[in-house]
Amino acid sequence: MTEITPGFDFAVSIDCVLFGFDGSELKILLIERNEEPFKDWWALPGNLVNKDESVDQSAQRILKELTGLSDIYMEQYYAFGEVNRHPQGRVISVAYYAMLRLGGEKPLKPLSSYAKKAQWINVADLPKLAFDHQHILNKGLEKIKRRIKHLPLAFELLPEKFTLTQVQSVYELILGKKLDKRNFRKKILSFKVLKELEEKQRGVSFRAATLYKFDKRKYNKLFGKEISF
Amino acid sequence: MTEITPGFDFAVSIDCVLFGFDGSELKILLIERNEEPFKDWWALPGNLVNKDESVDQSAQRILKELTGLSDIYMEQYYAFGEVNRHPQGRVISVAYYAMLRLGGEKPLKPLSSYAKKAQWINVADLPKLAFDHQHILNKGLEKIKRRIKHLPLAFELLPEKFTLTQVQSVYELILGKKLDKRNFRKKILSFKVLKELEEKQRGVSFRAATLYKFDKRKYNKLFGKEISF
DNA sequence: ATATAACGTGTATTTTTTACACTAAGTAAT
DNA sequence: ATTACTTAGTGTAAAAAATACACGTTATAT
Repeated sequence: MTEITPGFDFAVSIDCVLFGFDGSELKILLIERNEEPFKDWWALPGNLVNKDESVDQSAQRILKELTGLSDIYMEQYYAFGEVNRHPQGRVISVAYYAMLRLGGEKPLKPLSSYAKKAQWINVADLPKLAFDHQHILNKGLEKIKRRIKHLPLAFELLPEKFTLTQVQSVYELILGKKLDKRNFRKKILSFKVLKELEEKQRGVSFRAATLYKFDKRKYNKLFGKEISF
Repeated sequence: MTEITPGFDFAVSIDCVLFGFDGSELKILLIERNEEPFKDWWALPGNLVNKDESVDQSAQRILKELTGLSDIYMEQYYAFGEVNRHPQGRVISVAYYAMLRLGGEKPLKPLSSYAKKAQWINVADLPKLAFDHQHILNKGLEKIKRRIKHLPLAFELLPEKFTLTQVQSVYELILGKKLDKRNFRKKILSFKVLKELEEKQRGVSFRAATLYKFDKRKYNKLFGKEISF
């Protein structure tokens, strides 16, 4: 495969679908473009892969450039390769998703010049997107729906300490449906990857819930086994 | 994302992991390379994506060029993008898998010049592969293991009419373990995608088994629901 | 007729999933 | 301090699914 000479005229880009959870809403990071094509449109954060970096490395770099975050677990989920997906040339885009906890503290840091701003936007309330980004995003959503059913991914969206009700909210938001509280707790606790803390929520109106921590050691053992929600 | 000018110096290739089942063994289609690099090595069939075709179209074209087959369900499963995966330039490879029934009749048709020959080789008995193809193949195998647990894909490997024992063999080969005959039959029949025929096997020593057909209509309805083996 | 080898079938047990509703605890207001 | 309010937290019974397990049946070959 791969004769040399011809064919070396494609570009490869990364697009990131960054899911964020602020404690109540599921959000996605979008940028507002400052350049043609699609100037002033919202788009997924992404950029071209450099010649001297792997696509995985590139995804990490781009994530960092756009959010200041590093060491986030990102997973590649699909390569988009329609002929006319980019109006200025043949660009294959490799899509990654990541899940992030959002806190007030998180500053949306260094925006490359091609973006006017970056913003976390509620999935329930998305604008029209540039390129085929709506399609890329839809496929990312499908993907995490499938994955969250089998692996307890939700914890990447949650703060270090969280309540079971918060975990359930994440599941309900991603799966798009209500779950039974007692059954959900039975199930999620049965995996034994949550450690109950002595601590309770503070500063809430009404009864404070017990806080839990995610036990990464046990989680890693679980990996490989598939589970169902 | 994607400034123009720089970056348009990548190539994109397709590599296909074609699983085949001849009634008893699980095989993979390999070619023997006739060109540098890796001249005389075995490799996955693949080729460069053309400028005027999508990666999906390209995968179909390449499959056809190498096997003469068309209208095969192929699924993209990963993009491989390490910097030095190809010694002659920066090539991103998008991998697809497909599952094919093998019969004596199947001629391994038109081999492009870059291949000395193409051959179905037992998965249990693979040679050393060119490039990162062993890695690509491993990931493909993992993928179908996971998928076959959730969807009755196995039928793509089987002839039009088949016995339940053959279906079970396919599952056992892919999953790499023995399954209980009665439980397997209970499960596979419970999906109601198999139609029992009046017909029995012919030309076998010993008792002939009942033949079944795959009901594609019902299968398509099932799609979307996930199931477990 | 007999031996052979694969076919085809059932049940009991355990595990998992589902459905379903109330009391307890803490906060806020009066 | 009483009351009203809101969320936390818990158990059980029924149904469904998964598992473990063994033998009589049938077509073929000799």
